[in-house]
Amino acid sequence: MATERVVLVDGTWLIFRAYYAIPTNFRTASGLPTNAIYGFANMFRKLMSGKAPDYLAMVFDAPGKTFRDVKFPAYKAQRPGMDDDLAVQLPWIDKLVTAHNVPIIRVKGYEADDVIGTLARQAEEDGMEVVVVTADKDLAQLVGDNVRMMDTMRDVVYDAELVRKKWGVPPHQIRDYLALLGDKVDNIPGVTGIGQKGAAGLLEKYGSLQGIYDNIEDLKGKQRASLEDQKEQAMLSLELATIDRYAPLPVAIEDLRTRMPEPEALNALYTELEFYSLLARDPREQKKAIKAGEYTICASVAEVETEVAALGGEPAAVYPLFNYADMAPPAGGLAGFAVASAPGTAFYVPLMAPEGGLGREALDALALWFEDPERPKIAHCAKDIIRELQRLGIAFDGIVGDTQLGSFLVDPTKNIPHDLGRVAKEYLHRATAKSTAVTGSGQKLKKFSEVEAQKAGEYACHLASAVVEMWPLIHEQLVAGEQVDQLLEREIPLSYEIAQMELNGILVDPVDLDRLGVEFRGRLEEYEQGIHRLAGREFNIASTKQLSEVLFEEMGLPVIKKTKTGYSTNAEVLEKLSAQGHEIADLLLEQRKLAKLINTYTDVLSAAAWPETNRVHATLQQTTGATGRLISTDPDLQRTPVNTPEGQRIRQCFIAPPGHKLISADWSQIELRLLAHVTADPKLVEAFATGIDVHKKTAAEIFGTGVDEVTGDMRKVGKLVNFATIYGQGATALGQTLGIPRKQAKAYIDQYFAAYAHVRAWLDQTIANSRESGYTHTLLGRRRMIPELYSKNPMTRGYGERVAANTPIQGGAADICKLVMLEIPRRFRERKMTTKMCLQIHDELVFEAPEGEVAAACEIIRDAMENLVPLEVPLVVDIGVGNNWDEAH
DNA sequence: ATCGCAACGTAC
DNA sequence: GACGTACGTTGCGATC
Repeated sequence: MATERVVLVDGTWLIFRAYYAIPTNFRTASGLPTNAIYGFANMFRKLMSGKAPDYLAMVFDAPGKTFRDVKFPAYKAQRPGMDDDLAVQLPWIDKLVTAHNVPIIRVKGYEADDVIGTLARQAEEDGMEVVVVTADKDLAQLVGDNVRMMDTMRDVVYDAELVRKKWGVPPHQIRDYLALLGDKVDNIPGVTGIGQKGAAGLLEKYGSLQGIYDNIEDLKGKQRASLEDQKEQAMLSLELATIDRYAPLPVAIEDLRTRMPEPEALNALYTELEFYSLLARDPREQKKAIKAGEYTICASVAEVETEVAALGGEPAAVYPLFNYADMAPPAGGLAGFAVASAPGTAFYVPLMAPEGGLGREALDALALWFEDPERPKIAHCAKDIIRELQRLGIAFDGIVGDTQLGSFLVDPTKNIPHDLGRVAKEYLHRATAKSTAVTGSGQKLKKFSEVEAQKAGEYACHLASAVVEMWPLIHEQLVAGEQVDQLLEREIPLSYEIAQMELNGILVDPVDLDRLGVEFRGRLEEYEQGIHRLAGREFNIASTKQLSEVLFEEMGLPVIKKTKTGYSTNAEVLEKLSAQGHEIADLLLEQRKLAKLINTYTDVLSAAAWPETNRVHATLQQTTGATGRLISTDPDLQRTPVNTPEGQRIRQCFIAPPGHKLISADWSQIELRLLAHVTADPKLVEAFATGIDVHKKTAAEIFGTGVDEVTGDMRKVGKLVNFATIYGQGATALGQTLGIPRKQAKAYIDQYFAAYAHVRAWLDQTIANSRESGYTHTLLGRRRMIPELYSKNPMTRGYGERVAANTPIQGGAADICKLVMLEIPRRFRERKMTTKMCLQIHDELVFEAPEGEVAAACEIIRDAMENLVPLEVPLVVDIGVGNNWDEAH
């Protein structure tokens, strides 16, 4: 039989360690600090993650005097009173330990150390292995062959060797060490004049405190004097530091045998304390959660009609089950809908199910409700529902709430990715069912339409129920932050426009894409052969590991830069190698470029285009960009290349259908104009008001010349310095991008702020305000919380400050663009035009217009973009029209 | 087989 | 180390 294991937890140590190691802003929504409790919960998790201990005890100091206090009244007298934030957590810790079915031991007159020491001795004598959960150096004296010490806060396990490494003396000398050194926290006096090094040195030579005094004649000077003068104190200290391994105990080891925790009590506690990550670990809990509530799985269209008719005037939540892999119209993508009118009350309409769904007829019954603007609805990402219903010719109207948008607006960088699971944990303090519990995963993954209606329906109802339950909670937060009128009431209508853009997609020319792919591939192969030839062997060029072996080990090229794991081979490094005349670097740069274009663009776009229509339908994420920007994924069309000739060739593959044109409209320097607007800097405002080139203007200010004397190179500097301001870039980084010394870059930055004094003032003020309020905000009131501003780490804090300053600018531009995206299609509809909005690339909008509408569309687009949101400086838009995106841009 | 991370590169 | 916001691809080691 394997050796039995005893775990003895120094509860008193853990209380303080957890409390001081985890910040006190670790709290429940209601404000109860839970950092110390969490330390305990986490410790249990760690203890149980491997093989569970055979015996387990939680040991605390007992209240009242101990034998040490009697001997030395000053002992521990210095300890300050316990913080209220900690005291309030103690009863919870007791509850948590009890729920784990772990005995709590307190022995009157003894400290936890003595109890642990005694239990450890007994266990060792019984031939068991002992683990003491602590990192208290007092207890390190217990460590030996069968006793180890475990710091669960730092994941360190101390054996004798590690104790010696950490404190400089082996375990059996710890008490002598403490006697010499003293302990400020416990008010053990020690011997003044003897430090860590001295104590360790003396003990190494003489073995123990007694040994030192036996050989005191050997010692000289101050050290000897201190020791002689304070002998009595040293001996007392030794006594105080010595753990009593024969304390009278009310329990024996056998009483500590581990028992199963109480799952219900534990889950109730985790829920109450909002330790969701711990809660989610229990699969039994998840199963139960799906079943909870009274859910109706409709079996007939008549039943759907009855349920729909019963929906009252209160907002009801819709939760759709999509077959994401199969979204082709007419009804391929929708397995069914759940509708929850109240928490726990929901019905499910199976449109497609293995036993036969209710199909279009049921959908039409639901549509009566979907399309009624007077009957309020809530969803989690209404945009997806709008889009999928729109495919089937059904409107989704009367949306009054969206829990995903709400969560995003409350705090865009919390609960990422704002999926239902995360948001429900935040607001309902519980885990929700995972889709994989219903659909399976991996090879056995089923579509929702392949899952029995009962099972799929319970799952969908469970989630619809969560949505209807948490909307009031989220709404409350939005009201408190004054974000309802300004933001929610714009984001929801925007969901309609985005859904439409996703449906619109953009036409690509697959033949041209393929042609381009073949051309790029041909060139790629040439480069690859050249690279292999110069390397002297074949290898995987795409593997940076293999590549760096070839370049820096086999070929012996100079290492320019290192990465976390090896040698860097990035473009910057290759450029330098190329400048030194290494031909392989040139080939690699070209090879990289072509591989990137093929893998990320030509091939991907070909694959993304729908058959039949040749249109690419990207998703525009509304709750991803922390500043409020929209984000394109699947594919990411916002990163379509533009600068190189190859990039232009790719953009030429985005085309207008016959009889149509693409219109591309982009704002000229919208972020810098916004900077001028918010800072009201006279020079910056004037530059934009008079229409002079702002990069030239900045260059002129930096170099102290007239605007007319600015050369092309100088303008480049001005441009980069302008961007540096927006991003909060420092001198080092600017120097690097400009390829100039740090010092000179710093001079540019100083000169910039000297010229544009209001910009500096605004940055400082914005950061100060954010520190005050905890968040930064844009001109529409979009908020972003910045906890980093309070970090002790200067780097983290610096990041927070840059975020505080950058978000109003980047997010403000996003706000403006969103307003415009609401307005332009509205005007098109007003005039019964059919021009489609297809893409948004942050400061650029791309439209597809019938040739007859191009002039009118351009007029509308320009007017909305330039005039809808008036600023202190004019907004200027460049518009282009063409048969493809490259031509239009 | 699947996941997560590192490195890299692209856009605004 | 020192530049804000992002996504996607490949390779690779860890994990199931």
